[in-house]
Amino acid sequence: MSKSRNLGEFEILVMAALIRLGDNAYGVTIRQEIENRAERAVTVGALYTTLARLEEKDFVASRMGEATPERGGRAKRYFEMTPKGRAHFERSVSSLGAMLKGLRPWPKTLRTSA
Amino acid sequence: MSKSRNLGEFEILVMAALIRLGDNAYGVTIRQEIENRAERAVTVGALYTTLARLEEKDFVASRMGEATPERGGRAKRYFEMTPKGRAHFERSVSSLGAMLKGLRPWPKTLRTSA
DNA sequence: TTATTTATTCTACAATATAGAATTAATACG
DNA sequence: CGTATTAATTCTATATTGTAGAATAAATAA
Repeated sequence: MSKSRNLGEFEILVMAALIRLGDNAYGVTIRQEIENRAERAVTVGALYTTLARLEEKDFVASRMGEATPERGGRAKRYFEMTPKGRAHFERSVSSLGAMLKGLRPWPKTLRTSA
Repeated sequence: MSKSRNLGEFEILVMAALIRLGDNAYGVTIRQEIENRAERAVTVGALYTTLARLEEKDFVASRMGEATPERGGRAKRYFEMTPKGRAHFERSVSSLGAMLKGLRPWPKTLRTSA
């Protein structure tokens, strides 16, 4: 049992993707979500390694998808955040938000909402 | 010359502190700014190590402060972001912002502005 | 049983994060 | 001058996170 630390930058992106994807979050969709939204390259190794570590820390949980996906290919492993994971996620995001709040000049894409 | 990667989570907090502090950014004030705003512990070693790495990457620049600080103690080393550092900072923050934008439920402290 | 498709797992190495003791440098004062 | 006090930085070591891409696995189709 390792000491609980803050989430890393990539871990935050992955956790955010889990929330966005809901019950459709598995390796391929998580990767697409981050590449498309964050406009940032994500290698498969980086993603699965990070997901495995988050699961070890009990920040996410996974379940294997149903068989017979109608078109070949290995079964999907779906991921979701645990309550513990969400608590850490919100703490990390709060810290970032507090430090970034009100900074100008600022890229428009950063503003989270009205 | 190492390959340019994304900023780490702590690096982002430090860079944000630099912007917030303007020309009064040095070790002690940077540390206070992060501890107070982000509500997150920061050890001196962690901070200076990170600042040194950011400087190696030419993301920040430093200069020694004037002598005679009127009340003893070693000279301060002031830090500021370089244009290169700012570009990387904005890219990292954009990625985070894009992934976090619109997520609910959300801690109130995250909303950056109106 | 072989090919095709889809997805995950494995292995290794690089960079960032973290801690706190040690050190340095300036002023104050007998 | 020499020593104490104060303020700040530097040093050293280890743990965790980030990154890559080849290898493997598992399902369907022919």
